[in-house]
Amino acid sequence: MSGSMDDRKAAILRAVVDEYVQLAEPVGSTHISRLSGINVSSATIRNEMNYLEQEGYLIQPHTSAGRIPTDKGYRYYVDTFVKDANNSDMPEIQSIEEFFTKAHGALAEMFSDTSRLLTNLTNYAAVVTGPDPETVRIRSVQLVSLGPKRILLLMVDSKGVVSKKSLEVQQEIDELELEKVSNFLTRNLRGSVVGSLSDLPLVENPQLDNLCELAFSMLKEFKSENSEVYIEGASKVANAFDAVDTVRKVLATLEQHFLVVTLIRDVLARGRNVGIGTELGIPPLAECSVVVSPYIVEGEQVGSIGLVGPTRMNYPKVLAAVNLVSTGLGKRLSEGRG
Amino acid sequence: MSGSMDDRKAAILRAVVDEYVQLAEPVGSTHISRLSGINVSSATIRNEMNYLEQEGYLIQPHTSAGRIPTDKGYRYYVDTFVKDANNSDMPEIQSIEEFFTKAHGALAEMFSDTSRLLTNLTNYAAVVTGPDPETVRIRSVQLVSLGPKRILLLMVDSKGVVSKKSLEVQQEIDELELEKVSNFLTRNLRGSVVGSLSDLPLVENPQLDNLCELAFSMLKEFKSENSEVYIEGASKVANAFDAVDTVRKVLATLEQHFLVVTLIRDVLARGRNVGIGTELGIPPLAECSVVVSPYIVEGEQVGSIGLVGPTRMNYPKVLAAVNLVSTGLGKRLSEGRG
DNA sequence: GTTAGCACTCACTAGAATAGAGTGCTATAA
DNA sequence: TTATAGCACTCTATTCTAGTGAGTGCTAAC
Repeated sequence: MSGSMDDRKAAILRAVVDEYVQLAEPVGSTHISRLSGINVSSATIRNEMNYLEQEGYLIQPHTSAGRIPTDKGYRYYVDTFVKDANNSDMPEIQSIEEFFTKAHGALAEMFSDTSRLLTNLTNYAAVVTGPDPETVRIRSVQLVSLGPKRILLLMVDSKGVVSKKSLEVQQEIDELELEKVSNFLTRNLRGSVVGSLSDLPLVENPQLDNLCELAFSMLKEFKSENSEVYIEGASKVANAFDAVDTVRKVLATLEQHFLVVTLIRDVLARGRNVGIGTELGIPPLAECSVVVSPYIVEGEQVGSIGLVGPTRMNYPKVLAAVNLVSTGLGKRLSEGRG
Repeated sequence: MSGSMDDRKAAILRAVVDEYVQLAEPVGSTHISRLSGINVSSATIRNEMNYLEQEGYLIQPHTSAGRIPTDKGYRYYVDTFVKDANNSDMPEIQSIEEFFTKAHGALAEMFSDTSRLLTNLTNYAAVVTGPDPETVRIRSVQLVSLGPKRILLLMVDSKGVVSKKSLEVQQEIDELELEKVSNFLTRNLRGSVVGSLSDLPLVENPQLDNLCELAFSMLKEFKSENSEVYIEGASKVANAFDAVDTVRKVLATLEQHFLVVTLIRDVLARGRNVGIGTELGIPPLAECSVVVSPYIVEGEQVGSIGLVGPTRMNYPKVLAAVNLVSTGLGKRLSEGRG
């Protein structure tokens, strides 16, 4: 029981994680000793496991059971053994590339299809977040009449995402005037970052002041609304856990899209690609891990994709999948055949 | 054991359903006999239950257990006792009305908020389908430049829903030309039903033929895409069943939005508001019932709302909730303060 | 037609015995 | 000093056996 983590201890920890992920049962010392690559007796492994348990990397469900990894154990495993994603862990690499060469359609479909791709690859719930409003610029503003005093405000941004909001005005406004205001707003706001609209540009026609101002204040609201999320494969959490109670908690959490977005941002903000169990700071997700990766379009980070599964997941494979899909999506959107 | 369904048998069937819905356990003859309203001995009830079982309205999980309703039993119950929804079954009626007076925002939000309202009222999964493309008319068509050869096609329909699709063209087209085509298409197609676009209107400028034709064919595709679905509260099916396997099947089905829309349409097409278990014709939903109601805007049916829960649900309450929410939504959209 | 009485069925529960996996410790071997 | 074989010990999971009780169907009496 030497006093620090050495290569052999790490190898044993790694083996425990690998076996537990595969078998879903506590793994014992004899099981490990029979694996190729580790050539010491089960007794020796027991000693090392004892250390690993004392240090909090492993835990025993009960006295006479094998060990399972703790969150700390998974963390060590991920940091040490899957630091750089390896595409050989993802045999479906061709089908991923094929997906992105064939993909077409509007951006929203693109995102939800990507989310579906990821959930199919991994069998866990997948998340794709749309463009972050902080990085998005206005491309066009349109006002469309919906009725006598109702107007629909449309904004198309630099990523091709359309935001809309309908609004009501005091007095009737004819199509021609709407067109004028549309053109005016488009001309003046084109290129502005949605997230940081502050000063109203000069108005040319005082008669349309009100409408212009109204539309402008509405545009500012898009800032907060704009973070779209595409979650697919939520049903798969029912496969990942056998406690129906856990399933319920996780599903309920996934339905709170805002929470999920925040979660993903937090993981990335900590400079990580993986968040494990209690690290996430969300009690209902204590048994879940999250794997995330931003995707980059034309050099700038636009959004991110993520995956939510049980802590007991195949990290090498999932990390490879998430990385492949995020770079695929980034490239695809950069080409922009959309 | 008289040979046909009489009032007493029906009353017993009703009691069995009511009690089973509440207790989630097979109900026995003694239990029923102790209920107020039925003043016969348990032996008599046993005789009647025997008949009800022979006729397929009830079933015994095993020999020495009470009875639970079959799908046929629920069907009789619904047709006979909850034919007309009664608002007294839905005490939250005020909060529903309040919701619709306060509701605001874009149509998409309106639908998803409505879906969330319904799921909160009933604790089951709620579905709201957007306007049916068959009844929707074009209000405006816009082409917006997204890049040198990429164009975004926007269509606003009579319900204020925006459909979009990006497309690629052979040669660069400047903003002025786009505006021309936009105006041309809007002028000529305004009022057309999206679901039945067939003949391309006359083109004024042969130079823009291609773009016009392309845009027109894209518009036709909106027909099939256009049925938006808003499903909320899917996580609640994890509460409704305790077999994790059932949860999995139901969730996976709910994720196939197309299937859900078809399901709702089918129930309505049969002239019903309720579809029960195997009636639905979808094996994974064999233990589910669906309660639906169309909502009507300015006199015409626009879409429908629905609810998916276990066959063992409180039909009076759920029917009341669905009806209240659908009329509320219809009224709200008719006022159209959107 | 209704009901009391009764024998019967069968899921569910508790308790006891058993088997087996896995551990920690100790003494020995390298 | 380090690794290993051996062994006693612990504790879950399984299997078995009653035993309990809810609920039924049937029959005979009202």
